Amino acid sequence: MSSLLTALNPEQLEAVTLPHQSALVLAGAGSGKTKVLTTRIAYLIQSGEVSPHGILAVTFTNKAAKEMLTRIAAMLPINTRGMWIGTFHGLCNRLLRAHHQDAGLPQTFQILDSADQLAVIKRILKNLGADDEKFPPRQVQWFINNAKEEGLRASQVEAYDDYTRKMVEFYASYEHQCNKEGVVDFAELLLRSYELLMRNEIVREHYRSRFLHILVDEFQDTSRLQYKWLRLLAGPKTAVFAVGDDDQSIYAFRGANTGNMREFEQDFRIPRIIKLEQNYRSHGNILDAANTLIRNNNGRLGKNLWTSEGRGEPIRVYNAPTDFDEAAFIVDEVKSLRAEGVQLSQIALLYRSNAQSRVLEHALFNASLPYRVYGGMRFFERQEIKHALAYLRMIANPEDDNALLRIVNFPARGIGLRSLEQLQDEVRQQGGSLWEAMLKKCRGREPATSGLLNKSSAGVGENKEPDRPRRGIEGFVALIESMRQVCETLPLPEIVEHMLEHSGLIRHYQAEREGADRLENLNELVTAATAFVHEAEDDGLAVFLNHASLEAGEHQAGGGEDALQLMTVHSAKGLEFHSVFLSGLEEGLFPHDNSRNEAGGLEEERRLMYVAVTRAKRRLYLSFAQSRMLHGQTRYNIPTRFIEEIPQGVLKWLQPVQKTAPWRPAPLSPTQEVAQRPQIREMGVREATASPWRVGQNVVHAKFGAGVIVNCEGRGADARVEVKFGRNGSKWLLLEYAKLTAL
DNA sequence: CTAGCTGCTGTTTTT
DNA sequence: CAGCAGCTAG
Repeated sequence: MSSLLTALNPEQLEAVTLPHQSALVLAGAGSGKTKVLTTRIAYLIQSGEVSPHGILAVTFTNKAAKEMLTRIAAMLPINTRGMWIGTFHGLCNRLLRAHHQDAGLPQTFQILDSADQLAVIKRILKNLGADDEKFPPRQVQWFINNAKEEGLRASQVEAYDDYTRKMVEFYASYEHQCNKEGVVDFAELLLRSYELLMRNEIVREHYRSRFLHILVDEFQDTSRLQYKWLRLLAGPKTAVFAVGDDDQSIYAFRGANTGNMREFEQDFRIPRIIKLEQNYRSHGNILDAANTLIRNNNGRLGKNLWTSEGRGEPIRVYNAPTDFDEAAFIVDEVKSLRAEGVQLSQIALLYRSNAQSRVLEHALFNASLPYRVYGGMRFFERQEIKHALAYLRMIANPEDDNALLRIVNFPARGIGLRSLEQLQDEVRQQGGSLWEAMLKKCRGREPATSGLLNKSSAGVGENKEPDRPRRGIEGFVALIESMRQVCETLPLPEIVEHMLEHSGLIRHYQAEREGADRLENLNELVTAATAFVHEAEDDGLAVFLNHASLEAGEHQAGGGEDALQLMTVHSAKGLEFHSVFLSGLEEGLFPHDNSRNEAGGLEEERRLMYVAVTRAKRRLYLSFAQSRMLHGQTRYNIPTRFIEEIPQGVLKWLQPVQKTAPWRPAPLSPTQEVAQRPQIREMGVREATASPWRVGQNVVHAKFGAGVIVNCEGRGADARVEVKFGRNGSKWLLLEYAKLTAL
């Protein structure tokens, strides 16, 4: 027992050994938060306070859940399977699956990821003949998810205007469609299980008396609905142990509500917040930067990280002319770090948005540096995998219209829009699923078909000639029916193999020029299925499909090699690295332009920056580029304000700002310039080539601060430039009066 | 019905 | 610079 506790500092020890009561732990970055959580669980079990059965722990990512399980397993010789440890979504899934009848769901209900959800919505909008100018599918999706997050069903949303009424109509229709198909989206997982607990006293009391301890990781990221879910699940005898850090709340955009921490304090009568402020991760300079930066935010619970380590190295700042140069710089530095003996896997390249990884990847590839990109297009989100999963879904449940539509004509088998519209009309009039309509059609018109199909499906096991793909609706129906029949008795990996072979997916991608990667991914799917069978307790097809929706990002090929880690700042949360490169630190990118309009947007961006900075243990690089290719055109940006918010004493500018910068040729060609601002024509451009005031030039204005020239016009006394300032937007300035300084 | 083209648009972060 | 919707020629 004591061995568990020896390595803890006084605050950690207090948190871990707290008696049976609810508690709120404010745990700064790198303060041993996961250690406290896992040690607490181990301590509770080892002291006999509770059995593994009585513990529920909830995290935000699958990665974190896995990490927690691994650490607990290392501390205690127990079977972790009985413990409920997972993400909110994962646990809700588990709950709904166990009580699917009470929740009004089919046993094999499937989960829609956001792309699937969008597809369903698009379909519905089309069906209802909605004006997609006025009602973009994405907005409808947003509306629905928001309503669910508020705990509202379509019938409960109050609509006082036509627009909202229309939205509610779509929502109702969407609800209906999902129920019919037996599918649930992410928000539905939460809402459904919330409603289940709310309405079903027996279920609720069962879990309330079962879970004596509920532990919540990243509590600052819980949404309103998640919090209500927790409050419902916690019985009078349940101790809720919440660990969070308001400064690391970076998911407000999807409903996270820091206010939950305050509310929790009151609802659960927390006498005193335990603060963990000693940081075991980073050196002093890095912590200084983080502390000073985050002090610019208001309404914090308040916390200051400190370390017993020294100041360490300064934070390196690099000012690159272009994104391309920035990437080259990073590659050089990575190489010398490697030469110093730093493992590549201990180096992270972080960026604000996924699109930024391209330049970096390009440079790394050319330098033959192995790297691994997290996030972005995930394995289970790739189109070939989605196609394959759709076939599997049809095998599990052919009523799944969404899956059917995805693959009914992929690979192409001669089922066009016309026949599909016919079917959909039929469904609209007579109800039922597309699949049923198809069956009716085949059976009704050509009773002979089903006889034929039975014969051919009997021969499937023989693997004769790789059967020629049958075309038309009959062919499709025969294919799915034969797959369903054959797969009834097969183990999961063989189901996948059989499906890949007979669906024609393999054949299709073999014929495609760029299909090699896709084939490899499809093979990888078989591997994933095999791995799943070994790990999961229930290895049925339906459960595997759920796993695929919920853990879209977990499965990444090529994990073993020592490689650089590329990811967004969001996905870096909770991780740490010897060295961190933070690139693209430009106004507009980080803080992102879109956060300007949102309430609290800037503060969330700052917290994001805080998270990024605190990932570094020893060395931190901050870099920005004066010009960057984005969405197909060159953009000019000034450095992020966040760099100014860091004490300059801890920074070391690697390429000091040059007063006499060597002039680069203006990246905009005259034709582009004309296309953008036809009224100024050659004039501005010619002028620009002759004077130091040219597009892309960084300048400082006495009143408006730092900016960058984005346009030139006129000459002599009339010469004007358009300057984009970070905080004050863009302004046209007369060069004669505006005292600009070139940087 | 299919494939291939054009032209348009939308762009943050994720379970 | 995507990815996608819509159109057109086979």
